[in-house]
Amino acid sequence: MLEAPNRDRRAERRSATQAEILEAAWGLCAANGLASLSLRDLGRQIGLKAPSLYSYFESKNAIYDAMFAQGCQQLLDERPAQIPSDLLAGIRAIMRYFVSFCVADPVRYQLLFQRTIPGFVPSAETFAISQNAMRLTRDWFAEHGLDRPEVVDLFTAVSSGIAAQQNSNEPGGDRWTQLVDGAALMFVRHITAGDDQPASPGRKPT
Amino acid sequence: MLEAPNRDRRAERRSATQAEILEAAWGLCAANGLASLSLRDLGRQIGLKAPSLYSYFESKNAIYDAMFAQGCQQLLDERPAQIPSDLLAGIRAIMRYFVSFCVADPVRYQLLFQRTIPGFVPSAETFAISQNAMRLTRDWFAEHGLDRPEVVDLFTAVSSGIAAQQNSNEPGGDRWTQLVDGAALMFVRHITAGDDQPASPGRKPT
DNA sequence: GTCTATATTTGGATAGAC
DNA sequence: GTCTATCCAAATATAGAC
Repeated sequence: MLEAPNRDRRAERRSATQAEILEAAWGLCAANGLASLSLRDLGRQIGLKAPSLYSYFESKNAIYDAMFAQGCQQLLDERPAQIPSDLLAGIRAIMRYFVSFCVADPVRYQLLFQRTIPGFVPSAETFAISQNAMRLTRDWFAEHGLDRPEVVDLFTAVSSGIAAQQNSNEPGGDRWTQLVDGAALMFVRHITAGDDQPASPGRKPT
Repeated sequence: MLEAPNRDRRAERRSATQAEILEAAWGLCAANGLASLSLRDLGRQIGLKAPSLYSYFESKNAIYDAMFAQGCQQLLDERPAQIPSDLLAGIRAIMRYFVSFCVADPVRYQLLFQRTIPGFVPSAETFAISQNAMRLTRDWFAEHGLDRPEVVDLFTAVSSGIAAQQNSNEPGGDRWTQLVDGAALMFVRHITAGDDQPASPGRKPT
């Protein structure tokens, strides 16, 4: 009588290999650029021939898609457990986290936020994960009475602007990341100030 | 006796063709993505075979380089003739110009500011042009007593952040670009405020 | 200057043996 | 599941005729 296995060792091994492929892919992209990933190189890294990769991913774009999903999941999983409820402290914590996440891995930043790969579009399932991450930020803002979308949009612009400048002009450095606390202060002052106060000369009385 | 031509018609024609090539290249990149430019396609656009392009540019990267130089030159040439000397109005004018420049052509933005093309690095001559553009901004800031580099860095982060978000998430739209005036106000208030005023709890008395 | 022909490399992807 | 062998397409770039 055949023993029914209580664990599916085959499935375990399979997903372990998938994870290994993705890890090697991140490494190659970090070394050669996101767009230069090739299946030949990727297979060689882990001791497989290129065609064997098709047992684990149905195409090269499926690999990018899995990487995208992994990146989004990391953004969700590694976020601070507690965000201070004080507005300034909270904004600063969120901005610090987001910027450090982005500069920790420029290739991941490029894949997730710059959308620069020729034919790649994230699948619907993957995109849903990224939407989850965005919603958490939006929810935190809403809980603090900041439900106007422009406020969140300005926040993401400032945060990703710092990260983008850092990654483009001085990857690995801190010339821009050190500006985070000041930027958070600037942002909080702005959104708590009497709106459109001195909108300057040339303002239309519309 | 041979007439010496007072104009070099040959050189004129040559640079006209070079310009035509570059214009076609911008068009193809806009259509298919910056990284997907191919010499076959490019030649076909203007009625040449691919090898003929080598009479005008010595390599594909030389074409990217010329495009890069063109983009930088446009940033210089199309800048507003007069920047208001009032701080807020001036900052707003510069930010408006920069953001509108970036979103007017996402591919140009990608080439100039994101550095995402696999093997491409701008040549020294081309890079010098881009440095000129940056210096004008730095000079304007300095003339207004803002010589601390962090101030300029924060400005470029905010400006390019708005542009980047617009181009990545809603190319052609105005969801982020409409935030420019508010962002300029935010920035000016920040740099004119008593520095590090309420740097919040957790501040070290160093 | 432009062409044809070609070298050379590389890529993603599939078929079929084992 | 992995391999070899191969397909097919595309790329940059060069050589040499015209």
